[in-house]
Amino acid sequence: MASIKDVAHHAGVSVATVSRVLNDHPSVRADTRDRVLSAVAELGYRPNAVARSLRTDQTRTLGLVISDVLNPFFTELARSVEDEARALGYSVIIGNADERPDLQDHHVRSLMDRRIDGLLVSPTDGGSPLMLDAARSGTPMVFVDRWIGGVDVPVVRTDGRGAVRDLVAHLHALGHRRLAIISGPAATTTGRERVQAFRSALAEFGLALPADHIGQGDFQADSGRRVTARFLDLPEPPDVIFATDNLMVLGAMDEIRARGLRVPDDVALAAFDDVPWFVHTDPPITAIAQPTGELGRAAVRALIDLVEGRTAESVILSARLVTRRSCGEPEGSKP
Amino acid sequence: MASIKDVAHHAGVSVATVSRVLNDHPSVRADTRDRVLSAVAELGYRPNAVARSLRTDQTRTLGLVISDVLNPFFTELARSVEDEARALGYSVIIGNADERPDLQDHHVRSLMDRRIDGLLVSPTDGGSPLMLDAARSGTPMVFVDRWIGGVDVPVVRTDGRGAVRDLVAHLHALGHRRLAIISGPAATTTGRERVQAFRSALAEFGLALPADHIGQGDFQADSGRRVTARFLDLPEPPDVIFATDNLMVLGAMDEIRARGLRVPDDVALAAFDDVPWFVHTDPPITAIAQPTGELGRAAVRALIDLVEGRTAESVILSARLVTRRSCGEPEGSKP
DNA sequence: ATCCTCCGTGTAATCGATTCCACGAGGAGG
DNA sequence: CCTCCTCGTGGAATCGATTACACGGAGGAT
Repeated sequence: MASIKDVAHHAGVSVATVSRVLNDHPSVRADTRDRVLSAVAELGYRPNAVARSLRTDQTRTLGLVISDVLNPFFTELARSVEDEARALGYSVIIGNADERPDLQDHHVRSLMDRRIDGLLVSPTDGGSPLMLDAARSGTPMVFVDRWIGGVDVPVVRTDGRGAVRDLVAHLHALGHRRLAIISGPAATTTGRERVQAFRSALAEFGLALPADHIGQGDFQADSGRRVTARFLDLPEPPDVIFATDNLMVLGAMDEIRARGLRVPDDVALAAFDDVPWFVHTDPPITAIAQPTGELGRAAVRALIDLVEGRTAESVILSARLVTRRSCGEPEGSKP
Repeated sequence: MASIKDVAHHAGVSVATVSRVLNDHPSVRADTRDRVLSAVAELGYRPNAVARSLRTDQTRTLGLVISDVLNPFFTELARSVEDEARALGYSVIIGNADERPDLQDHHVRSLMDRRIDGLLVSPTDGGSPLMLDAARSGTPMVFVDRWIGGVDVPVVRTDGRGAVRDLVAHLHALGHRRLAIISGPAATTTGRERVQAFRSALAEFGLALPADHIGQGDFQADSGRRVTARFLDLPEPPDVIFATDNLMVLGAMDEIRARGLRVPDDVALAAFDDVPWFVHTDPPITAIAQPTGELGRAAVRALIDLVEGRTAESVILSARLVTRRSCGEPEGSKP
């Protein structure tokens, strides 16, 4: 692979001059520039990003650590992050933590070893020492979707309270009174927050959220199934199950079906996070949709602000309810 | 951020010695090693991967260029690739081409600029000059799932012919005779290959595949809908539509529904690629499942063989039919 | 004509690691 | 006691870029 020296030699100039034309520094004579450029073309030269990064101490690369690549919410997020970053001249390296704190740490470490310019994280847990260190050590960092308290890191996230309230209103209007929730891990902010929003919305309608109507899941389909089984075994099972992510609702659906029960006739179902194929399930699933693309783009902009020495603010977007047939009522929007 | 010099100074040794203990070179006295190690711990030192890569001319990083991150098949592939690579001590950088040749080139270029050790590609098109150059210039490279002809690059892929034949047999047994297919872009090998497999399976059953029963899609849901619309407008519409990927089948389903038709009673549906939520659609979709995880892992192993100077063989795995209810018949396997 | 300025370019230091080579100390062998 | 080898370590070159500084020549001002 040709290096800058080869180009310099080929063009009969010094490496400094080559570097100057490559970074279009003004003080290069036009004909010199042309000679260099044609040498570049002839040799198919491409600057070595590794060497350049070492020298300039910047990689023009962002790290993104997400909790689960298989979750469509995160892949949509990753996609929008990459799009926006590319538009702004940055690359992104994705690390998939698979909801495992140890893997999350592995990726954070490996990204920092690579000297990425900034880190976008959707933390799996409450914050490992490593993550806290990274945050405090001045690495530009922004949290997306989930976050960790006690550190001064901007957060770009969705406030689901309004939409959760709309959901509860919708369910209440449909006559449902015994509502249950499958929460995420207590260590995640979104896990706690969604339960809280649900509880206060219920309170608004004079409904309680008894302890046995809160099931602890882990954002994976299997846990949705397990929690649902427990709900259905209750002497008086709930008539609605609200899963706080798009994977757990699938597990819930499985379990309900496996028992020969029907959605929504026997148990209604709703989920946090809307994904394209909720339209195609039987029945289509009512969900709370986050503005995922905007979330990713805003996070990238905030992070790049930090990277380039500006300041960044937290951003809070809001979610909205998408009504389908999994909670009953034929009048709902088209499938 | 502490550098090797700081560590050396702190431990009272030279940088050469620090480097030796870090790469556990044998000739370092035990107490020296301890002193260095504690300096490392005390400073929280981590070697700069950029500098190391520049010197050693290897990044221990693999590039993966996939056609579409939003397609669950590719995200599962990406996940298994990352898992296997990590297990073997490599990182992976994913580039999403979004089925766009220009974006694909962008990523290939950017990955090569970063001097990744090897490239895993699932080509979007027939092979841009850049891709061909890369392949020929000696960059270790392996194709996954799709490939490009005319270059000497190992291919790790699935042979779907057996499964397609099983599918056709299944459909034939169910009494279907007018079968249609939604193909992928002609530029992709999987696009062409799947149509071919379908046609020869049909021939085996004495069935023809008329030109108006082959629709050209682009592996995106919308194209599935458009092609299906054309099929249904035919004077004698097909009674089965086989979509060659998991996104287009959704589009097909939408269009069928929008016309008030039912699956499988009016039109049966099947797809190439099985994804977790095919179980949850209405009705569950019969699909041809690729051993996606094994595909990714085999590809990584082949690539690393190349990277580390060994030779690599192409790998062909086989797909299998997963029967559900979208083609009719209640006797089918459990959902 | 002389001096100063500015322009275009080259030389060399630098980033943070790895690694070849040299060197001094100490032990073994004669 | 001298020589030679081995062991542990340090010095310095190197990877491929960027960039501060120096320098020669041309042109303008006086």
